[in-house]
Amino acid sequence: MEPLPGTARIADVAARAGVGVATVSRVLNGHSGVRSTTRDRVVEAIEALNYRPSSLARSLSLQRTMIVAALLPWFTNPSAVQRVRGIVDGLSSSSYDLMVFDIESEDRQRRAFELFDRGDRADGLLVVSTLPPEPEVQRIQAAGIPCVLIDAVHSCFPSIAVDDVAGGEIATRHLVELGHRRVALIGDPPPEFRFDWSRDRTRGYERALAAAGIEVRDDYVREGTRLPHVARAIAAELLSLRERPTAVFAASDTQAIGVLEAARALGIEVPAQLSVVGFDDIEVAAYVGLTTVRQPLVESGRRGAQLLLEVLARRRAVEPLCELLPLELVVRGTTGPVPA
Amino acid sequence: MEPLPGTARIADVAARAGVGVATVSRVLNGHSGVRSTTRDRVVEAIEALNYRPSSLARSLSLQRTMIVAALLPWFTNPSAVQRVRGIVDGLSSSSYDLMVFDIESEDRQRRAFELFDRGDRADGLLVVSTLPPEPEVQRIQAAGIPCVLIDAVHSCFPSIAVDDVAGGEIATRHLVELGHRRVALIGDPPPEFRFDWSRDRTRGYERALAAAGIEVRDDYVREGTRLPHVARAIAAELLSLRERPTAVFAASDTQAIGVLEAARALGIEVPAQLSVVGFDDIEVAAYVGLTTVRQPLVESGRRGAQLLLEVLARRRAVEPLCELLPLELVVRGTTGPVPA
DNA sequence: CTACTCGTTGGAACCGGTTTCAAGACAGTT
DNA sequence: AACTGTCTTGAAACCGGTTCCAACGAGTAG
Repeated sequence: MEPLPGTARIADVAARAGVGVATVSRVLNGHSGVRSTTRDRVVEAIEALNYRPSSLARSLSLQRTMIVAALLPWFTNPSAVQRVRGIVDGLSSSSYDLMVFDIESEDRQRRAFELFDRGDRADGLLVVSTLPPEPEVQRIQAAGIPCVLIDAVHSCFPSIAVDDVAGGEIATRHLVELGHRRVALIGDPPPEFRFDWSRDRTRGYERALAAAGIEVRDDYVREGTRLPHVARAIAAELLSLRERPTAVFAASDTQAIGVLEAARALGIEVPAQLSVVGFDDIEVAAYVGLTTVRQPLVESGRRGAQLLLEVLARRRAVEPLCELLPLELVVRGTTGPVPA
Repeated sequence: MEPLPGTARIADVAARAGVGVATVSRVLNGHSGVRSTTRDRVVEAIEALNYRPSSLARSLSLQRTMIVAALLPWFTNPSAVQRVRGIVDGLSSSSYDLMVFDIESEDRQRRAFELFDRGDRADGLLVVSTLPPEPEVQRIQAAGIPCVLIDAVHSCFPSIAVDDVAGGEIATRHLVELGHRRVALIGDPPPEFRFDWSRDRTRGYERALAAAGIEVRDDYVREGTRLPHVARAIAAELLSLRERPTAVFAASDTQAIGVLEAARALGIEVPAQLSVVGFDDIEVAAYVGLTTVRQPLVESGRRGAQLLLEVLARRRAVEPLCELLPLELVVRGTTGPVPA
């Protein structure tokens, strides 16, 4: 009995064409050494059955998927989206397809590595803004899966990153040079499983203040997630202090925008009464005129993808280098001289 | 000889534990009916070898992946990102994982369906802002893969969409009611393979003009892709016409923003000299104060995901219904009365 | 006429899991 | 001691492809 169209297996095609499965496979993959009359019979059978090989079975047999997986926490974040855009661009000239996997929770992170750490669902891994748990690192290396880190650094893998300490310093120094001495900071909470760039930016902040002879005040250093309303609430607290800061360095643009919103709600004028610096230079930053430290988000994705393709091409492992991308202060309208 | 850690197969575990592969499989999947001393030996072997089952082989055997695939053209577009956000949210309570696949080119679209139309790489499909080619529709149905369309309508699948004709009408009527009679439109070019919502919004535009007794002028109706610079160039042309339009309806917010940029470059004041209405209400729209027709982007993703989960749960196919989400005019600062 | 080569071809092993099914071990009954 | 039922267990079939290798037929050289 013939199978339903669209459900045929290679054996069905072989049966209908009166040949063996090996021959069908040869035709499918364009191997030479098939008599043209035989090939025609096979092609006819394939079309009659509306047959398409199972890519899953094919991958299992070939031990190859022609897929690259990108693992990101909260991949709908503006900065993550930019990175993905770069990855898409970096892979576009290759014959690899990209599959994007969100790992917003610890549970999903576990699942993600369950799917990918054996290398059977993807030939290469791009891990963005996260560090793989140590057991996974070992498994990935044992299985020999090419893996590149973006916006995270690990001694076992090639990484694309920025110098977060320097970034925090650039932002803070800008404020100090404008005359600010009451400079607050809003950072991310210590991450459960993510790469701790926030700590480094905080260190840069501290270093810049130290260089200017300004003491770090505990009540000026706050932490909160990137969720808009959280950042807004924290900023509101900060701006309600008796001795209100005259400037805020937010460790990400999304948080900086929360600060701007809080300021507007409190009737505090920016930049006349309050200066705000962000980090990342996401698209919205230009629209709201946010002064920020630009990191090349798109470029980081593109470069990571390129690096991965190189590792995939020559099968020898590229040594675990760490490529730092340049940072740049972009001065827009949210920073100004300290109020008199 | 023992395999490298992280490369072990189930047979290796079985051999080390001195049991059969069936027993290892039972332990892995938590089946009852394994003597606890045996189970312990198996667990010990699994840990010693740092074993993890191949999810690919598992899927092949089980004919099930616990993965939902979302296929989107240009998934880094702001509106697409919002939809993905909704999808993530809609799936978060389930045990399905999401894999996102970009299909920006016709080639990638073909690849995408090659991977997914047999249902072996994913248990369910969310096709966003695209129509599957007709042969794929047949294959998907033959293979019985649950599939839900978002922002596209097809008689064979459940769909989540908006009434684009009504949307175009709402936007245009708003302009007409402000007194505008020279109303231009910037739409998308007829899509190669995408869902043609732009045509419907244009139809709504025409209908609203007709209702007001205004004739449609060919030179006021333009087409261009969503790329920022393309929209800007088209807008610049439009705003340089001898008889310049006093209002522009852009069929998407990204294009509307291009219009705003062109106007600023030409020194045309918005809304004093030019009114602009967009469509979608992406996040940036609020920041630039764009008047627009809001469609529930996040909600469309969430609802699509929910629908798909229902189809996946009770295996009977849900009838191909079309669920329309509500549209809403959001008046901000880019529209005003016609200049005297 | 035999032997050897070359071009085609299909059977079977393999990729790495799950599951059926029959059989072995063991305790409880009669 | 023989019989029955329950609990464990592993060999083998299966998921759907790819590919090694042996075999087969035709053509040609010796």
